[in-house]
Amino acid sequence: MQERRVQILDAAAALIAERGFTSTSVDDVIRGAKLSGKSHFYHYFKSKEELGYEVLNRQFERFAERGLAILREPMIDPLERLSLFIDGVVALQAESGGRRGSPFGNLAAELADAHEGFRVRIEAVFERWASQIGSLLWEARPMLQDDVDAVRLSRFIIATLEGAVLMTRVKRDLTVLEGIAADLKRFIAMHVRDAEQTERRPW
Amino acid sequence: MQERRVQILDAAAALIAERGFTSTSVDDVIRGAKLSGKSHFYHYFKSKEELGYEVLNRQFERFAERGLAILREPMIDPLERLSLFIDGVVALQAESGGRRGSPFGNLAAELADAHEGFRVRIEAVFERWASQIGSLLWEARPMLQDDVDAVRLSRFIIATLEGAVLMTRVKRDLTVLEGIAADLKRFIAMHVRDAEQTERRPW
DNA sequence: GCAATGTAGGACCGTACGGTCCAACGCGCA
DNA sequence: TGCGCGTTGGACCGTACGGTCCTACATTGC
Repeated sequence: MQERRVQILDAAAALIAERGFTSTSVDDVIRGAKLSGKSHFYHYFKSKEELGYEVLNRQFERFAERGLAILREPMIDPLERLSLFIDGVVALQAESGGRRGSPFGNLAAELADAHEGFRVRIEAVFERWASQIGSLLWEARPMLQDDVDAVRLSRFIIATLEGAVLMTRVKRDLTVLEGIAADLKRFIAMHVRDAEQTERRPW
Repeated sequence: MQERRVQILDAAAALIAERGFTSTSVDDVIRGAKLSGKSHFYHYFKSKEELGYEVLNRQFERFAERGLAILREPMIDPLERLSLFIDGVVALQAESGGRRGSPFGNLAAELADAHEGFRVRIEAVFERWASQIGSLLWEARPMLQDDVDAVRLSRFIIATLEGAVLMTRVKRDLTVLEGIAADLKRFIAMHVRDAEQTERRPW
């Protein structure tokens, strides 16, 4: 019953990550999920659009579990967690050999202008992501300079990571992402107190 | 003669920037360029794909003239030029009200995985862009710290800008881009000699 | 005057898309 | 045995796509 839904969602997620939403046809999903026919698919989802929304939600939940979770580890120093999180993004990208980009960034670029329904949902995803980093930064504020704007820094981190993943995908070269991730850490380090000392230390 | 080609290319560029390459049909382009019929279009371009390649090239040439040109102004201090360039990217994005993203980033996200022909051309675009910034950085090396890696810093700048434009498009909020652009300048300032003094100065 | 070239208009083709409809099947339940 | 119902297979629909082909007309240069 629900099993089949999950099967469809997984197949769709893989296809959408690979070729985008528009270029993934319902028939492709049906083949990928080994369904019998179209009515079988439409028995579980009322439209392709709705499938896309659910896939996006599931992708974020997976990302929240696998990537974002480290941000909340209570036993690790907050800034250390942030560094580990960035490493995690690099590792996640390495899994696909630098080919697949961020599922959110991909959908954003593809559909932000064309499809308002997706746009608001993707916006919500980035919002939740940013608020996770934001609250970590808030937690780390004793270690940060007084004038650090947590919201703004969160956005910078996300934008840079998304951009880096995109560049990596275009160049098919993971070292691009690794370099940018390292620089991003240095930028974050720039915001901790006593920047003169910590700036160049590999925290 | 060539006039019509230009007409078609302009119409196609506008449509592709707005809805992406895949979602722009040849018929849309024909309507946009006010052509009589399909054969008229195929008289000038042998395929939609080839049209896409030419549009991409033209977009980069326009960007080289309007955006990248400032990087080569000989009468301005190199780092000042870089700052002006970043302002230019923000201004360019402001023209479309933060809606349209980077034409390269959009195509990259849409086609990098699916279409190798586009991927290599987009890669070349970013390569040329990066080399422009790289040579500016090389020119500015007396003012920079010794260990600055020009190639790497160029990539960071481009990735961050592309990511910022994408986020801006998703959020429909130009202030996102403005904030990230300002932070990016601070990151660059971090690489100039005597960073303690210049770091927080709005150069 | 004639040929070549660009402009125009439209019929047409095969394919693929998202989505609908319906007939047949399997299975628990009485 | 017969009934109800969720599941399955697939034919089908209207539309749109990229692309081809053919005809006709206007312009230009020889």
